[in-house]
Amino acid sequence: MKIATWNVNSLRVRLPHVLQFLQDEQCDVIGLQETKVDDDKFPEDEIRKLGYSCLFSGHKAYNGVAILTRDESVAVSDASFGIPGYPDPQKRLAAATITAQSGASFRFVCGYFPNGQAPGAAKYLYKLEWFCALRSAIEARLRTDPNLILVGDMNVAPTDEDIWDPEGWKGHILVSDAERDAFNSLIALGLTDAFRKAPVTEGDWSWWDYRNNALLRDQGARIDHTLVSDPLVGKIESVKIRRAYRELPQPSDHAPVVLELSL
DNA sequence: ATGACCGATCTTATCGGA
Repeated sequence: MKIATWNVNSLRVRLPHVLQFLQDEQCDVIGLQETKVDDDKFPEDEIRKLGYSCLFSGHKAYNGVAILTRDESVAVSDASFGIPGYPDPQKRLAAATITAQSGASFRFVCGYFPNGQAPGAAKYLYKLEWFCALRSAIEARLRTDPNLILVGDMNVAPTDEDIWDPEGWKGHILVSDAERDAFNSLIALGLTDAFRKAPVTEGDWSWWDYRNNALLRDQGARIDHTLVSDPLVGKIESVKIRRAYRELPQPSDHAPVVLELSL
């Protein structure tokens, strides 16, 4: 089972890259973030032609998430959007139950976590509140779906190992104590950062700023994550950050992250 | 650094991103 997460920063602009990714990687399930497209303009036809079904929840300009599933390898049921019990006009969460041909199934949750702007800002408080609401929802879901995979652009570099200049970034968004505490409160539900447990990994950072030649200087952060619940930890085979997609012309500022599980 | 780069819009300026 191959699962990917990718903040595409506008699906319409990045569609050629996404189609290339679908053909080259043959993932079974892909979570996309920052689609920035209204549902009635979602480029479903192009994606369907490659054998993928689409679930999406978006609006123009900001946010937006989608789940693409490979028709010949997985079945999809019980799709839902948004955090249960947390009304939010921003489209940041999509989920579905995925069943493999083997019969194995898991709840797949794709999130575009708030950026937060700066510690103390209103958007930062929203980020922490959003984390808290998500934690409650995941906690409840794990009771009925012990097999759960949460992926997405979480906008947190969990440790100093996950940012190119931890000293320079100290106190900044992505690395502040409150954000890391919020991330760890999710982990404490019984989730594991697959990148840190995988026997095989590729890459270090999943995001490089467009500015300042950050990619060339390899000034990045690992903020796009694949978290798996306890029963799935032993099935992690690899987590690979596909930097090559960040190196294409007119790229997203994020690279796709691919998790392989023996499912 | 009131900076950079990129995408989107109520587009030729501004906002949000991270």
